[in-house]
Amino acid sequence: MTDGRTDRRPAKIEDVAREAGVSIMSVSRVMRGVEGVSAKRRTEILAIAKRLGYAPNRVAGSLAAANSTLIGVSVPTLFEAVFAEIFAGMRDIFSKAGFQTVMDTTEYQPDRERRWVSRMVSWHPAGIILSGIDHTNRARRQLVDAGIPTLEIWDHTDDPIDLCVGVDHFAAGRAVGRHLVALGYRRPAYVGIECGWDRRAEARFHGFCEAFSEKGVTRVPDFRADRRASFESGRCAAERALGELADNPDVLYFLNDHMAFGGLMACEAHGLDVPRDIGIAGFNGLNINAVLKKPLTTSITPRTLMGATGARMLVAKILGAKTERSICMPVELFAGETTRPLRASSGFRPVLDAGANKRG
Amino acid sequence: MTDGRTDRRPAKIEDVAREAGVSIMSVSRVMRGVEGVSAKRRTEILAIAKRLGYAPNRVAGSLAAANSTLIGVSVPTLFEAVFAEIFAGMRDIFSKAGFQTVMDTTEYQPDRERRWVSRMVSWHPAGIILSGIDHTNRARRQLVDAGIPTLEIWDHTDDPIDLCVGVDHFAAGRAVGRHLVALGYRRPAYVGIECGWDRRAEARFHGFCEAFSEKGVTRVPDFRADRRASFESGRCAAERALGELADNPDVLYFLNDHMAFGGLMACEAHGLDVPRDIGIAGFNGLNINAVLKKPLTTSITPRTLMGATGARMLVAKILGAKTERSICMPVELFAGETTRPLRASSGFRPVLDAGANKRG
DNA sequence: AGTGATGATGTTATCGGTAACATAAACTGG
DNA sequence: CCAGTTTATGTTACCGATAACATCATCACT
Repeated sequence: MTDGRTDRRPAKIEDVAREAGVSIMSVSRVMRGVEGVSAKRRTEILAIAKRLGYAPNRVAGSLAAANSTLIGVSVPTLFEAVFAEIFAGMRDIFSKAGFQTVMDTTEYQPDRERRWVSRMVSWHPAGIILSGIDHTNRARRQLVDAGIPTLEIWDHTDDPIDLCVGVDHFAAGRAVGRHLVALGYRRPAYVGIECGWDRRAEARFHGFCEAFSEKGVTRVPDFRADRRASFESGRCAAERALGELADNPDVLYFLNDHMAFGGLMACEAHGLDVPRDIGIAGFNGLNINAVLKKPLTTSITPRTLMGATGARMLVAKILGAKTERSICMPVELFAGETTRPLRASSGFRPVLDAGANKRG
Repeated sequence: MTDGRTDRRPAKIEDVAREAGVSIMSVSRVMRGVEGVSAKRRTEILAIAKRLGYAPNRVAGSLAAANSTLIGVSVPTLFEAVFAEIFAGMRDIFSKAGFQTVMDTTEYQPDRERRWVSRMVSWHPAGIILSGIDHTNRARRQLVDAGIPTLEIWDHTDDPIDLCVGVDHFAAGRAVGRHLVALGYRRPAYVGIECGWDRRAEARFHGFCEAFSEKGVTRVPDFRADRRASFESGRCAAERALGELADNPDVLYFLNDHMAFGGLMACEAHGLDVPRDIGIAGFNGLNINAVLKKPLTTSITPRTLMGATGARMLVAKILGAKTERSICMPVELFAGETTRPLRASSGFRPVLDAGANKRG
């Protein structure tokens, strides 16, 4: 590379301007694709910029223009495919709109989220995305004060910090509960992770309980293993559920499909036939379902669509366009083969669109 | 909040300095935790900063100090748990060292990676992480020119752009092949995704073939479905493998454990008993193995450790400390129950540490 | 040719900090 | 008690760009 420079310092706008014999403003205009430079100059400048390997310094640019193309994204974990899928949905939109995503995980710890928000805000990003609707007050206030467009995703509330798109987890859990009630189950148990780690899961559990209490089943025993929802923790907790319960449950509702699959393995290891001896239901419509002989009964959430929708809303807000403030997306109940089939006599049909029927 | 400000503009360093009756340098020092401010002043300034909700502008700070706490991370996809786990391993180290990660996915498209590098470089990040060792020349050159510490992760080479930590995929595939050879398999087939999407997987396939060619098996038929390695694509491709092959394979080597599990389901659906009628091997040591009645034969890769190690190397390099340039990590062969058990007579033991024995 | 509109180009101030140097204040020891 | 040092604080220049405004050339039209 004999480009005339002797030093290894990366080229800056001034170098390009000097080389081209123009002012730095012309270079700036060309690099940003702004009008007001003759076609001849433009090509000259572009050629020189390329030759010098000039890349505009976005840090300086952002400071001067008081704008940014950074979008901060906070997710609890990437081990749940849910968030990977939501992220995939967003990524596409953002990338097309010219934004970059700065991502980090909080491991379900509110305080970690708070500190992340703090650090993030100081980068003056164009927007911020948080998972769920439970945040520390300090994080909330900081975002509002800084005036940064904020999207809350995955959970749903009518009163978001700014924008929100998600599903109603309480209603989703209740829909599953009602479905199981309709199938005749009366001795349910819930299998999840330790309390306090996943508020959405707890909301589903409560919705689930409500459905059964409507039928007079007032207590739903719950079993918890670990902090992380995995195949393995599902198996462990399910084993405990099968061993400990005096009157055996007739159906297990799991925090998600990962745990449900682990639980399914546990049941089979116990010599139980699913769904003859016990029913199993999960959550999320994990793609493992596509290959199982007996697909899991589960709730299908629109993860990718949710990510894309949220991203569109946020971009609209950033660009000053009008957009909806809060969207509650439907959850589709999938009646798999890990719960007993519908009795022919009953007129019951699976409850679709759990989200449409809001709690409260 | 009656903090004396009437406007909604976020506080800047000048506001704090004025309010405290000191110069902005004192505030700057306090906020950065630099020495040279009396304890009394320090507490005063911190109190005022807190009251005004002052958060230093990192964009301005980075520009002035010509440093950054941003680390760019590029992964092909988040749908493979591999990258989520590598990322988790890194995240921890970076977060402790005070760096933020800017992540994006390339969908296995080199050109997308190139454009991402371009955009990223203009943020002058402290470091950059790329997945794999195959990159466009332009991306390579740009990183070298900009002098940004770069880590290549997951694949391994002795001649990295800058730093590298990964596993030897060729050797890993060969180790599996030799293991299967030792178990007496002679009619192998490979099941993966379309060529050109995952170079690491192809390297494993070639290593696998080499192992069999050592035993005179010169052709290993391969079956490919889809661009994405999923449970479902594994099932589809395996079905094709079972249906199309004139002389049926006695063992199937899958691109990863996801596909292997899908394949296992396909085999069972075909009425085949695994491992009696056919063997199955995967790659990665996915955690589904912990709950399966017959755990998959697979290769366990140290994903989290790899992420952490890579992050440490990169941090060291950024801080100017000495660090190894390239690390090849071991892959552990796991002899599961989806391949036939070892014949008692043979003195064979599973081949460990596939990575130690480098190709070429 | 004169005049206002239009488009191309340059000048100046500024974005919000930090580095390096300068200066004032406090301390130390003989 | 004063030079010599250390510690605290302030001043100035600059990081690499952009916004807003100023200037100059060009052009159409009367």
